[in-house]
Amino acid sequence: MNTEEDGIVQGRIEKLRELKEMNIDAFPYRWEKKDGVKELRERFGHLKEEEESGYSTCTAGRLIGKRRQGKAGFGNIADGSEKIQIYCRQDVLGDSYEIFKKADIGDFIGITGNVFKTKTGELTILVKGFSVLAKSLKPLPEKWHGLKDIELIYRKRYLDLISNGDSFDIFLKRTKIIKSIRKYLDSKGFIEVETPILQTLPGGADARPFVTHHNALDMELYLRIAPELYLKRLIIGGFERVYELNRNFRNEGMDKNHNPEFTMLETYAAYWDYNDVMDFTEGMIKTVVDEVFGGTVDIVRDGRQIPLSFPFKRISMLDELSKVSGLDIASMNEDELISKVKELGKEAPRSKGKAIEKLFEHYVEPSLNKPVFITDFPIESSPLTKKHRSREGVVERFELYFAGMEIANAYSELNDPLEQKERFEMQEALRTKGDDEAQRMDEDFLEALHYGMPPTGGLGIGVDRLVMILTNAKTIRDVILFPTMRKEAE
RNA sequence: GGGCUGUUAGCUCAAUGGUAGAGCAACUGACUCUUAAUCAGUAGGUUGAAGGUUCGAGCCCUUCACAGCCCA
Repeated sequence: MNTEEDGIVQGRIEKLRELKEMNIDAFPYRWEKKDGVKELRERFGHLKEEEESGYSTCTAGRLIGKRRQGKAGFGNIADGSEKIQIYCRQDVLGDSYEIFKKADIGDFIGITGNVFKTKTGELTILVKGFSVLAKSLKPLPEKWHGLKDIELIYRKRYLDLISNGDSFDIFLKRTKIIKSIRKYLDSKGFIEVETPILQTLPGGADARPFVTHHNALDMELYLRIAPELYLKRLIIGGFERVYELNRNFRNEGMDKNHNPEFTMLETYAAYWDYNDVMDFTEGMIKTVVDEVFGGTVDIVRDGRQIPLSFPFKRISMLDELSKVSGLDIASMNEDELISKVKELGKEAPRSKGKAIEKLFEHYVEPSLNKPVFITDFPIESSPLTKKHRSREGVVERFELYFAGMEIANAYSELNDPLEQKERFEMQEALRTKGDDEAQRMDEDFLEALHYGMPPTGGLGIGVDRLVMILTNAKTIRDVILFPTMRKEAE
């Protein structure tokens, strides 16, 4: 649509001209906003009907409703997800009443006036001064139904935030969750670091990377799929506890749980093993629930209530898979496991480890309701993880599941350089067999390991997914402000 | 990648193959405690795009674009 040809836009441009004739700047430079609407509500919510506070406020917000009645009128202004009523009277405002009459829904306005309650008990500001702070030229989405068009919600998030309070609150919660996580990490002595997003060799996860090109150096660079190998270099360098709240990029499919760019928290602590990391992860989530949600949060997934009780259950992947499927997984060889997956009508996995994970996804994941730590993954699909101290064929790794969704992934980090070399070689072999998600030999990281890395517990948490769980969002797009979209048609 | 569904006014939605409508928003007027204000009136459309079938297409067919859901 051509903005300039729209009738409503033309009408509002005409109003701009009229304001200019009245010597009014519809786009002034600043406004001294004394009170927020939230504070006004907290402070004067207790007033009785028709009671006046005697308090003179100065506030601002977007005009979202207007009900004129001749020589007086009501309106509502929105300040974040809070709103408050304003009452404008010609006998109070005098000439400024004309400005109120010309105001459109969507305009930013600044007002001064006295706080009181109407006879129907609505907290209201009797307006003494009315100023336009920014004229809105396009009409907002419909006031009652809000913005429903899912495509518009994602493409024009600002309209979603203006008209859908629930959405606004989810993103507010998201920042509070992240703030609470940082506070917890600080309290445990972690320091926040930044490592390269542009990497010469993508590592630390099984995923296809985005490839880009550096002109001056004339070389390929990859957007990171994980910061893991750099954070471990910092543990080698002597930082004992580090974390990075990082944006990762994976060139893969998109669905309810996947966006090509997503936010991950990775933490590494020297001298810890994965048992320590489980305690630490529980502590983090408990802190977030306490600080952001007042200690309890109702989690509902697919219509089911998910109880949140600490500590979380810890179950072994192979034990649980054998139990639920009735198969004796430990005694099955690679071919048997792979053909079992094929029997289920799924694509043939490329390794024993992947086969076990597929079977786990099929048999166990749907029944995982409560938060649970799944421990001890197959060695083939965990090349950066220490072998289990007492069990054959598995590594010291866990994933945290909420309602069947993977939230976190953590290891006792492999720190034996010679074994790490062998594991990379195993991955290279898988890559040669056509697994383009297999990890790559990283000689520079191997060299770093040769200098010695202390025993280390590492953790990755999918921040978007954690926010989804805690806010009952149905798709990852509801917790990412600007999710990846195909380019709009001309 | 496959299947299904959707795309109509700024927004939310209607419309047996037969003159594209409503509510909100907008515009004009009335109204000094309204709150989805009310009342009277006005205006607003290349029905996602391009073809096709038909006397006649928002509706049927084909292709394309974008989106959603399910499956892989």
